Amino acid sequence: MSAPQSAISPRREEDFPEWYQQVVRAADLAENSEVRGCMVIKPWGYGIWENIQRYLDARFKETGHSNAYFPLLIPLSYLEKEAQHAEGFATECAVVTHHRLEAQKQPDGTTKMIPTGELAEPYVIRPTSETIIGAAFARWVESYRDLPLLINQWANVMRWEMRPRLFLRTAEFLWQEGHTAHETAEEAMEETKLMHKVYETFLRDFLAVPVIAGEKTARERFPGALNTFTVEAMVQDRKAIQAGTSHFLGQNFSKAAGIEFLGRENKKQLAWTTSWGVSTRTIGTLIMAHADDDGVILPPRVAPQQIVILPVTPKPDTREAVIDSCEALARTLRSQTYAGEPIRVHVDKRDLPGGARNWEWIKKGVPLRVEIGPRDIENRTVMVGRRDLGAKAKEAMPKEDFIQNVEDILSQAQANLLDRALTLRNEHTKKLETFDEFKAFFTPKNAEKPEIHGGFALMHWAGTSEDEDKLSAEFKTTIRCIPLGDEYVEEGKCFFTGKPSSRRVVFAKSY
RNA sequence: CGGGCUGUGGCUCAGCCUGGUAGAGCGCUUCGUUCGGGACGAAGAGGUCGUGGGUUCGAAUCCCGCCAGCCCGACCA
Repeated sequence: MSAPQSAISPRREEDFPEWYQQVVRAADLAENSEVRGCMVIKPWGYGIWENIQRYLDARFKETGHSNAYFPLLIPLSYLEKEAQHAEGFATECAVVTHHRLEAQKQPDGTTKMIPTGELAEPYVIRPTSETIIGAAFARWVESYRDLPLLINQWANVMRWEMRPRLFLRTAEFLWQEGHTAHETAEEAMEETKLMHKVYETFLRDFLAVPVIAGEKTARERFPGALNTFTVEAMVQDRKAIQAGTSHFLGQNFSKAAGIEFLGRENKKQLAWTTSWGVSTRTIGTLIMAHADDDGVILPPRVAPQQIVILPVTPKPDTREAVIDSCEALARTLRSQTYAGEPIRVHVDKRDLPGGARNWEWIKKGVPLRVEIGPRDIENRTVMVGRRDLGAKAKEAMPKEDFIQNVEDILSQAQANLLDRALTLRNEHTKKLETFDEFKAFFTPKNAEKPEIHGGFALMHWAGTSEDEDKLSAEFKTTIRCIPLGDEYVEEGKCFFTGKPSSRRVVFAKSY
C-alpha cells in the first residue's frame, strides 16, 4: 500500500556492498551466471558498455590508433618470457590443457564427456595480451619506418579472481587494451601520457566521474611496467577505485618478445612499448559514484536511453491520442542532438500500472522521464522528471519549452552529477600531517560494524615498498597514486618515516 | 588456498532440532474493480527440496562424500 522509503534496500549508509548488489539487480544491468565469477550482462548494462565503447573508440581513432584482434589463447611459454609479468598473473590464470571430449556412456544411461587429447603445450586464457601482441609486433616491425605501431583491441579477458563482484571484479570481463610500439623512450612516454589524459577526460566528461590522475608507486605498478599511470575515482563509500591505467613498459616486453628494428643509424634496436586499458569495471564505478537509494543515476552521455516518454492513459478513449502525441514528441526529440549525437528517446507503451512503470525507469537511472497524459495534450505541457534531482523530482513545463531546452536540461543533468561527485570527493579529501591523524582518519569509530569513513588522505611520503606493505596490513590503505598536479607539490616531512618529502601522495582504501 | 555460513517454485525465505512425503511473501497468467499511478480482490500456473551414496517401512528433515554460492582473510582492472 504505502510506498517504501526508498526503492533500494538496504540504503547506502546501512550496508554499502549489499546496496550496490541490489542496485545492479534493480536496474537490470547484469546477473551472476552459472559460471563461477562470470556475469551475464543484460541489455541495459550492455547498452552502457556500448556507449563507453563508442566514445572511447572515437578517441582512439582520433589519436591515430587502429583496432585489431588477437587470439584468446596464449601459449603458456609466452607468459614465461617476462619474469615479473609471469609472476604478477600466475595465480589467476585459467589454463586450457585438452582439445577434445570423448562421450562415455554410463551404466545409468547418461553420457559423460571426458576430456582427451592433452595438449603438448597448454594455453592460458589471456589475462591480458602483452605477450601475444608482443609476438605479433616482433613479426611486424623491421624498420624504424614501421613505427610507431598504434593498436587497440576490444576483447574479453579472464582473471581467476578469488572474490568476484558484478562489474567490479569478475573472472571474465570486457575491456579494451591498447598496445603500441615506438622508436624512442620519449615517444613511448608521450603516448602513455596521452592515453592517460584520454582516460581522465573520458571519466570526467563522459561518466561525470572526477578522477585524480597520477603515477603508481613501484608496489602498485603493472607487472613488468616501468611506470604505471592511473586515474583514481572516489565513490560514495569514500573508497578509491582505479578506473583506468596506462603503462610505460620500457623495453621489457620488446626484449621478451623480440620487437627489434633497424634504426636510423643502421643499428638493431629494441622498440619501446606501452599498454593501456579500461574495462567494464567503469560501469561499477559509475554506479557507485552516482546511484542513490532509489537506484542507478546515469549521466546522459552514457545512458542507453536519455529520455523515456511515459504515456499516461487513464481512459481507454484517450489512449490512442496520448500515444500518438508521445510518438510525435519522440520523433521531434530524436531529430535534435545532445553532445553531438541524436538524442536517444524511448516511448514505453507497455500496459503496466503507471507507478510501477515509472519506478522501473527510476531504478534504471534514465536521465529524463517525460509523462504525457490527456490533460497535458489539452494544455500543451509535459511533466519532466530529472533523475539526478531525485526519484520524486517532477516539473510541469510547456511542451515547446521542453523541446527548445532539452539539450540544456541534459547538459545540466550531466554537469550536476559531476559537481556532486566532485563535492563528495573534496569533502573527504584531507591533507594530514601525522601518523596519529592518519590512523584516526582510517579507523572506523564502530569496529563491530564499520561505518563509511575515511576518504583520500594527502600525505607526505618518503617510505619504501615495505613501508607501504606495513600500512596496507594495518589499515588496508594503499598509495593510490602520486598525483600529477602542481597543487600537490610542497616541502614537508614523511608522516611515516620522518624523511623529507617534496610532494604529497594519495592514500585510500580501495576496490 | 585457510576460517565461518548457506544451498527448498523466477526472487527472498520458512519448514530441518523432535523423519510421515512441500509452504509463505513478492513476481508471473486470467478476470473484475481501480488508476496522473510503485492499487485491490478472486481464480490459476509453477518445486526430481544442490548432487551422489547411506540409515529407515518412510528422508527437504538424520549420517558421509562431492559440487556450488555467500561472508571474513591473502590476491586483484
